[in-house]
Amino acid sequence: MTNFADLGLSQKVLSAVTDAGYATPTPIQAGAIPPALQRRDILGIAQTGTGKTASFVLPMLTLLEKGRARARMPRTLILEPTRELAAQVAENFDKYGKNHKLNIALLIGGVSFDEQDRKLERGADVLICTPGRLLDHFERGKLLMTGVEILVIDEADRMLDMGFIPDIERIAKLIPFTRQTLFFSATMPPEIQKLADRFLQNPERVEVARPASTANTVTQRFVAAHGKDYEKRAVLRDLIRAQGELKNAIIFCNRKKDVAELFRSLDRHGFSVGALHGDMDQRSRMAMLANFKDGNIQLLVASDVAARGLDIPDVSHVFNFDVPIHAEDYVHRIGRTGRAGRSGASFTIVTKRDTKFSDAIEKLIGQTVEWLNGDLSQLPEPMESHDGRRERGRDGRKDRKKDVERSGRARGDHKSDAARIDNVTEFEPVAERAEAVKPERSADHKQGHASRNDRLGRAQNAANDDNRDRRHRNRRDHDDGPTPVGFGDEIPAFMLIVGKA
DNA sequence: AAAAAAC
Repeated sequence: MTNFADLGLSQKVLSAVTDAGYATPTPIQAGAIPPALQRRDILGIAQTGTGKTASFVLPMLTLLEKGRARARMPRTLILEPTRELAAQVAENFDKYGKNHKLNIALLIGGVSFDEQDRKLERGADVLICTPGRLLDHFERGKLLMTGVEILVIDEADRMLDMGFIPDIERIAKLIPFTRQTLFFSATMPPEIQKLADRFLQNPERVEVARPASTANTVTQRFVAAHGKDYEKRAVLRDLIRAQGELKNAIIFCNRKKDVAELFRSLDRHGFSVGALHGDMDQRSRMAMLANFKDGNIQLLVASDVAARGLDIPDVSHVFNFDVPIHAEDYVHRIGRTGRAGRSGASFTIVTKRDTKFSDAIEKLIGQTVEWLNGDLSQLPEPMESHDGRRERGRDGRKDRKKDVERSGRARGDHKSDAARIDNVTEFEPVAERAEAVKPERSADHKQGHASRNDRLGRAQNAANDDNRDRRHRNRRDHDDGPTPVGFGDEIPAFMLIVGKA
């Protein structure tokens, strides 16, 4: 079996890899690192969880040891589809580049420009970007791409799904033809192949088996439920409580508004829960992810922003509150558990409306999924209205205000319930928990908080606003209560990357 | 039936 020491990596890189506790490269690493070090183009077919990130980070670090960055002329460029993935790659550079003195800049949306501008001005060895923010900087004349030696396009199939390809093409045109290109995709549909043909020159093709057959380590079950949301929520609560050892779980919803709604419901029911979706401000997103990784919250309700690529080791359970519309997303979602050979469990709540999609899932994964307590045809009729009404009283929208008061969450903080509940971005529960971990608050700390706010900018949720009805908007306009509490002393790792000089 | 990403 190959060893990291045989791949041609530099001593600095090898020692960081050893310190991180790795001795044997994964197949994608063993396959991609040697040709990458010889400046070959790479076509990598692999998804996260296969060690893909290190397969480009390690050779890049080695190659970057020669030469030095010039102002506004980055030497390498990595494109990622989501902000969280970009931040995750930046963390990898910190981990494996600890013996290097490289300037790494994370250029993502949702946070302030100042720090990013400063890093570009100083000269960055590595730029890790989401396409929109990179182009924004470019248009403002903050950088030149003519000095880029290595271009990494990660998660190309997802970039395609998300409509980023025109941006990617534009960016690629700004980079010299003599560059080295490392191109990664989990799947290779014809469009991606065409793209690869255009971007790559005589690439080394490295393909590793998709862990799409997660079936080996992940127990999958369908759970029949009636279609009303409150009924599904009751089924979900029963499921969660029925799990003997539930270390932590990601609960996926199809829509952002359902993420917010389910989060509120679970929170009211006393679960340790957070939420993650793309309309939340970036601070909350990062804090939420950090809190979940650190085990400060047990359940994470999420949209498909969390379905792919996010490396959260050791998730014990995945629940699909909604059946994903695209069967591929199912594979990605349940792939969040059962990682690195560990066992995991996944439960998908299926209603009559969803059978089309659950059938498609079985077809894609090539196996039938067992039903937990009988399939839809065995589902008992709902006990007509009085049962439903009782549920609604506890869980539905009607008695929301009473509910909030009863659960002791009305703390006289001048915020209207509606404003607080609807603005998922404020997340007081997490702030509370962060404080519970580190209760002490000093004047110094308050100052630190203000400057972090400054640096990262305030929540800007245009899309959220569009979706919100007027009633909520009006309510929110009066909402000038106290500034939401920050992270306590729990500064998410991602923020430290953004902020580090 | 959605989500993601620039301001």
